[in-house]
Amino acid sequence: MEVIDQWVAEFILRRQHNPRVAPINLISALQLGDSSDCIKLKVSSVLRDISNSLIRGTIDEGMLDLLEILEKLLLQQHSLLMESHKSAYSWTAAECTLRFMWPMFASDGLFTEALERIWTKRIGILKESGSDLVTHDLLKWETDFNKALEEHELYQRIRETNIRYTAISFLTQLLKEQWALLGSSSLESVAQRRFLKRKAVNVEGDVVDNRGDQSAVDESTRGLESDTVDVINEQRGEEDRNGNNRENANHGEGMECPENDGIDNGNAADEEHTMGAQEQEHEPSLDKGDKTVARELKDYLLEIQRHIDPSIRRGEEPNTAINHSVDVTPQPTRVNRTATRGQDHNEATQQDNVNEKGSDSKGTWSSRIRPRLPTPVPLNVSPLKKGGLAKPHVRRPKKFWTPEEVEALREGVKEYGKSWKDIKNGNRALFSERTEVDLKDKWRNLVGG
DNA sequence: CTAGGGCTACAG
DNA sequence: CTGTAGCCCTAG
Repeated sequence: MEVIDQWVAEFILRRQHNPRVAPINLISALQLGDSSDCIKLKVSSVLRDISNSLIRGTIDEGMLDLLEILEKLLLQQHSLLMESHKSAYSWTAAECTLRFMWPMFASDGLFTEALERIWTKRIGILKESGSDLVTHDLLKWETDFNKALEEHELYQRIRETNIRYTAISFLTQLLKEQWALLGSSSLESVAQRRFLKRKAVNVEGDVVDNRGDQSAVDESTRGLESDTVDVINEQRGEEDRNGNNRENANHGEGMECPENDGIDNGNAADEEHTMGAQEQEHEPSLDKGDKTVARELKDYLLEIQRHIDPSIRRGEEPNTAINHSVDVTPQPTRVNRTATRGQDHNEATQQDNVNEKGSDSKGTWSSRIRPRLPTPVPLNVSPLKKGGLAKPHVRRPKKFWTPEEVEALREGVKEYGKSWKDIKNGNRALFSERTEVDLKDKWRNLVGG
């Protein structure tokens, strides 16, 4: 596949609003091969589809298809399946079934057909293939649903459960993590690289060598980060004004485009260090094309910037938000976010009211627990502990993550999942100065959570 | 050991 | 003042 095709496809896929192109269609039209780049593209397209679905508020069996496809792709990449992926699958499957439970009695509607179609057939196939998507949780759902056929009471309880919310949470989580793994797009990398080069030239007399003058490179990339990122943000700002419901995306949690927020901001930029630094050294092949594309990209972004009220930045946001918007879409992440900050009750309960009253948040039936929903009260160590023996405790000096480390971390997560210990052991040399906790912390801000 | 909240330094 | 990155602390 031509490089330029790939860039264009990637651009379209990563772009936030593109109502015209269904990613899956785009991908099949392009006839991608199985090279790692192509797989990445395919993954992007699936993620984009999932994201689009969420924006529309659609959680249907198409979503199950997407999750299954994603699993296959990840398998080709030899990546570990994320927990969020598995959970998203089982809760989505449950949600798909739930939607056929609107009649009061199991026998009245299409519930039995749905059971047959989703659980017996679809998931039956998964079982046969030994898919990792078949989890304990999933099986538990299966038995619950089957039991519900007989036991009216169980049927009622499931019927009134807010499965959708959990499904959305997991799907959002999955998107975040996967976008984080993908890192930044080629175009962005090119822009970064170009910027680096220019910076390097400007610096002239000074050392330009990457290794020798770490700070110079850091500086330039940093400048670039804010540069590009701001522009992107503002671009989004504009789209908002044009009548879209964004808003929550500002926080990096809107499901509509995790890659632009949580990731492209902090981490993509971060990773761009990688590409920038590495590719700068060796790879003149694309140079000419690079320059053209990079220039156009930059011009485009500047153009947008010019149209935009400088006051619109990512910092200020929520006010106009929630009003319309599709379905439940925006809420879950907000809840998560606030929950993690310790005060969540309003949000959480409000959420529950959204599409049902009876929701069984205690998970009394079948011990399934809603993930991190109503985070209990925070609180806290006794003040004694703290005040008592103020041992200053020397902090380790702050050490910024190098692009190599970030890349290695990404790879590590791909390979081992969130086993920070394994990841560290997998690359002792590189991570010699990092603890497992460091890895975990870094990943946390990579995914923007 | 991991997850998640908190703290500190720093940049805008 | 706010957001971010890195590091610390603690519960489970």
